[in-house]
Amino acid sequence: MSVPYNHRAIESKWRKHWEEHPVNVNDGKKPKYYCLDMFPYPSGNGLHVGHWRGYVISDVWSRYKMLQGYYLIHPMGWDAFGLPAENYAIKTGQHPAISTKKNVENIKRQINEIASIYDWDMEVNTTDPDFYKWTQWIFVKMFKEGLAYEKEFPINWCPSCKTGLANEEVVNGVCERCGTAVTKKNLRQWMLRITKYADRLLNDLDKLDWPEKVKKMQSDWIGKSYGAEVDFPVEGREEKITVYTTRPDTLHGATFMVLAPEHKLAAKLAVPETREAVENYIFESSMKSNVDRMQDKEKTGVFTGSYAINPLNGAKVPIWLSDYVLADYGTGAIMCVPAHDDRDFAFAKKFDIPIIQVIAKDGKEIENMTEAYTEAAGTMINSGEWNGMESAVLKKEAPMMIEKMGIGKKTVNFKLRDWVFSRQRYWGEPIPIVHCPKCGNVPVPEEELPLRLPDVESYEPTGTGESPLAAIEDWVNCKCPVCGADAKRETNTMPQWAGSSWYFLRYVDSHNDKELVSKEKADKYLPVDMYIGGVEHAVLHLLYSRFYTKFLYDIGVVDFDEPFKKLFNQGMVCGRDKETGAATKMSKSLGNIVSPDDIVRDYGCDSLRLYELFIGPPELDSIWDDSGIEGVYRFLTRFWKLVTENIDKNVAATKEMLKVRHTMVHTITQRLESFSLNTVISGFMEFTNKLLDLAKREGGIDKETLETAVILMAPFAPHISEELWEQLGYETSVFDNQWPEHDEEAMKDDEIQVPVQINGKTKVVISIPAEATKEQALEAGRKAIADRITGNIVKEIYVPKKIINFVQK
RNA sequence: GCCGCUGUGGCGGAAUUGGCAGACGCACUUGACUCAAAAUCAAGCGGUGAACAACCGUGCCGGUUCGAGUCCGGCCAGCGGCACCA
Repeated sequence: MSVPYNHRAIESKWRKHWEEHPVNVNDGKKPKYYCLDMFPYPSGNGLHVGHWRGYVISDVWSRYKMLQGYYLIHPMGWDAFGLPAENYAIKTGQHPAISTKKNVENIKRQINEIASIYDWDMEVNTTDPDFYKWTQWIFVKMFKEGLAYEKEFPINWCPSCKTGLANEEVVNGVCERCGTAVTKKNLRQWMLRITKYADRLLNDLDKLDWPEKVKKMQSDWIGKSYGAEVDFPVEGREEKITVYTTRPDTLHGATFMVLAPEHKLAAKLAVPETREAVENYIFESSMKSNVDRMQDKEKTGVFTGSYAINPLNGAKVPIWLSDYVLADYGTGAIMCVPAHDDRDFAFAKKFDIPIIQVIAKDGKEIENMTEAYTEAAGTMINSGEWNGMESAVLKKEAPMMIEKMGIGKKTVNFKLRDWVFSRQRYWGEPIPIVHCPKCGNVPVPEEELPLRLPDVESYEPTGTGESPLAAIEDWVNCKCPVCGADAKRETNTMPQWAGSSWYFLRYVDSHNDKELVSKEKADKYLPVDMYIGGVEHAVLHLLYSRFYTKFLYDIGVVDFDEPFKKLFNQGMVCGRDKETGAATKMSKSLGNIVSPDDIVRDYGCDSLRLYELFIGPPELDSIWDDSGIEGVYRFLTRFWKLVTENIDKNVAATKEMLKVRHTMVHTITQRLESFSLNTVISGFMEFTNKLLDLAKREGGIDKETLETAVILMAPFAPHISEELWEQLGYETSVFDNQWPEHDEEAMKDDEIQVPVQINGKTKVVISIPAEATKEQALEAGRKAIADRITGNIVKEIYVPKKIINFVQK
């Protein structure tokens, strides 16, 4: 009698064994495969079953690649700068480095329990000076290339985190991290010129094997649009106002013009009668937060008293100010065509401005317009020499025509803004810049990097726009690296995204103190083949990383310009709300966190791994349900029995066993390749049941079929597979095998099951020879349903190996 | 408001190019084993029905087809992204 499945003994045995005998070895000959997880923030709460999902998926994929003969690069590290550690420091007075170190140890222990084959020699930590030396180095390079620059302007400011934020960090007008409404604050900022890469960031999306959803989010975020800039002279003044429009075809319909309140001409356009109203409006707008601006559905505005001249037809149009026009997009001024734009229509209605239709809808002019006609479809009307043209054609040609007429030019615009890169907080990389009264901004010389983050007495953010570093006088005061004069250090720090924008490059050469990554290792091991993580970084980390990689490509550090060839977003694991039953994000405050530790103890890591996959499609969110784990545990027990009880039976493979074996290889491989990991597990369950059944009938299962099943199982449940492999009589690791291949011939059946239908409804399922001709199949079908035919057969259909259908009248 | 995704039993979810809807698992019911329970094994498990007959059934309405969860048109609901980007 065989021994029962004892997950605890088996798992601790093999975990120890693998530590001493690593299964992933680089013999220098194998091709590489780089499978990367988004590295975690080492939170004090540790990991819950939701984090595990991504790690299990990547581990399974990694082990599969290993079995396919690749040398696997599968590293892990820590994105350890950031607010939680700093907030914890503020509360307890403990240095963030200390709490971070403790958290890293705990999470590392948890990660080791899923038996992940991370290569800990490659480990990186963004807060390690040997790492952030290179984060700073990249910044210095960007500065030298003119990509990092200083600017003072009203930025997004989180009053709770007391720091400035990038556009990407503002979600629905609130801080991405803490949910506080974001306000505007005029601050001197370091910026990264990501907009210079807008076109490449957009175009190169085509090369990526990424989920369409993420690509779309990025391309929407970059927001490229084609149109024209048109110059409107101001009546009675020297100045002209340039507007940006994507609808130059509607130029004849422009009945007014709106400037953002921040536009440089806004105040100047006021006349004595309007001066007070205009100044009030500009002041009120400046006080509004993002949220206020967004929530005001009702349009507001003020007439300046000035008029502009439509350069195309000489029409005199009033110039208004309104905060629905954004100062930092296009030119900060628009021409308004109320007949063909929803916002302009609403504004015109409210302030009683004329509406001129210039595109005929369904061939005619609309009387008493109640809404704007925004499509570029129809014939031009009321448009002088453009009358009769097709709007769709004109929309494309107008920019060139306008350029020829000398009243404007063809142009493109992007929604993407430059990246606000400085933070007024302590726990981040110091920006390596010295402000010299004579030389201006001077980068810290590369050989002096890293510029270490000094210890500070108070971590508390000041809220004044200054970083806590500004209080450390002997750090702030320094000599200019160029002229030696007394100078001051930049005291802002970098955002958390700085380290994560390039960390994946460092893993493959993490101990190199001469270069960010050696040319040799970069060529050999980069870029990342498969990147696995949550979708929440679609326009943050993933966009920033692409930008950094392109920059490093441009300065010759790496010779590829996209970091992640393939991307997979795993869904969240949610808890269930006890009252409503609805899926809710696992969080400490809701008290619905499921810790993997208890489950590993009671059912084992292999069971948890399988359950994480079995719970649902990996790309979708799923709800954690404790009772389901029993099912996979029972399955593993059956699988254990199947192998252990049949090892010594010495049965020869029957045709049926061969068929199951090869179908199993085929099915599992195909489902794994298409990332349908939940159905891989259900497939294993089915094949195991089939084999158990077969073993009962035939008195055993041939050894090669058992071995094949164990190898297939290895990426999913490594411990039990390794143990069974040993029991099968091998001294080598199960991971020393090659992934099995299937044989089409062996999968073929002599007889096949075919449903027979009448009028598309299945009446009976019959068995016919696989090679039956159409006539033979139909004949068999006719016989099978003869007694159910009540009318005339008007049509007979046989789709080979699929279906027989008789159409009866 | 615009864009995208998703709607299948009590629950999680299966279903190549249109071809037996509900695989696999959870929960539940019954039986075997047991003094009893647990574990295990066997059977059942969308609805109406006595039925292994028949009919109905993949969010709703309509269409294409011999045949629709799958394709097309029109809605509804939920989730996600963007949010005055001219």
